[in-house]
Amino acid sequence: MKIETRKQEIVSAASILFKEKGYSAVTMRDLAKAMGIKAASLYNHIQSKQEILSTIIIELAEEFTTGMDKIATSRDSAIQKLENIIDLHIDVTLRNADGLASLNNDWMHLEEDNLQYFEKMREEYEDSFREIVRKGVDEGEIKSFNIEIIVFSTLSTLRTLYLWYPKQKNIDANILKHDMISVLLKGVV
Amino acid sequence: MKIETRKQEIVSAASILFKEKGYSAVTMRDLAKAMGIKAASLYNHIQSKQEILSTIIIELAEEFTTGMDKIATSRDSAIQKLENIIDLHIDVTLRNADGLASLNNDWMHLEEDNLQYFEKMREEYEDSFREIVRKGVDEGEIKSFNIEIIVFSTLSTLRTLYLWYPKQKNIDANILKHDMISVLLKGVV
DNA sequence: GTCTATATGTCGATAGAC
DNA sequence: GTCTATCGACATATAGAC
Repeated sequence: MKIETRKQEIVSAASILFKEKGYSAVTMRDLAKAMGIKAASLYNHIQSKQEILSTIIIELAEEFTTGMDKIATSRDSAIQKLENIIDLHIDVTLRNADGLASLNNDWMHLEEDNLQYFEKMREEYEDSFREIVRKGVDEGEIKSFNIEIIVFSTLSTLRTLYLWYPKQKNIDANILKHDMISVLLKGVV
Repeated sequence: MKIETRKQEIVSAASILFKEKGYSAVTMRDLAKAMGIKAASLYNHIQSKQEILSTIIIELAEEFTTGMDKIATSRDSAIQKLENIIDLHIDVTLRNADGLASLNNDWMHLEEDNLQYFEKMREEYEDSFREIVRKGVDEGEIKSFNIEIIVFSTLSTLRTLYLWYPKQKNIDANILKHDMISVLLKGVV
């Protein structure tokens, strides 16, 4: 039973609307209507529409950055690290599938500092991912397919989980993790 | 050396802008500027902003529908059919990567008839894909992982090719096809 | 914390001259 | 085929009452 501040309620409602129509197509009147209040009232809790977007995206991006740092700096094998990355994406998706829509599709509407900050985090995330695969290939753990293709195909699937998982009614998180690891990794190992 | 009508030029320019910012965030003034004319002049060639979007999306969706129909009704094995689907996505991506951004991210801004038509085509496409995998599993060609996960992970990768391929400077289309088939299918076969 | 009223700007689209 | 001028609707955001 989580107690949300009014701002958190707004951000949650906005995440759902942004997922359905995208940031630009959602108006403050749409959002207010979803909250059962008038648009002007939103501004007692948030400073701007832009602040809602950056709250959603930056928080999620930092979550991925923190998670990847832990995984990348561990002494695990490359395969174990890839399994941990899959775990990370599934965990975040279970917790905030709606917000991930904005992270994936509306990041370009961030402004100035937040946009740069986001792009830096995304780049470093992909670099860490690539480095894990490269090392795995070097040490013979992973088949030497084109590294970029392995990184791309794995990441594109993990990034799209937010669209797919909510539609799967009866699938246990642990079974999902297990099957996901099988499908994504058994091809390259 | 392809000769484009003025409408085709507008649709091409719009595809690029829609890919960068999404349909809702691109204004007719943005589009006109990219064409080197004034916004009002666009309306001598197109009826509305909405018409541009539906031209982009419906054409691509019909291409996928036609391609999938040929693949699904052939006498090929399940594996051969999956390889043909990968081919189809790569071919379309090479020809119109920009338009695929709208297909993937802006379809919900289609109106009425076109929205229903699109959703019907997408549903049938996914059903055909699922049926091919199901039959492959039944006949022992494909490992019996969760069918939904196989369909989802494969399709999410193929649908994201439009983002990734243009960034790969020196990759031959045939090599891409070969590696893509390896990475996507060797895990499930 | 929510409201009404409104400021200020931009949107898609049209009319009519050249 | 492109332009200038403009319309009416709607966008984000603010001011100030309750």
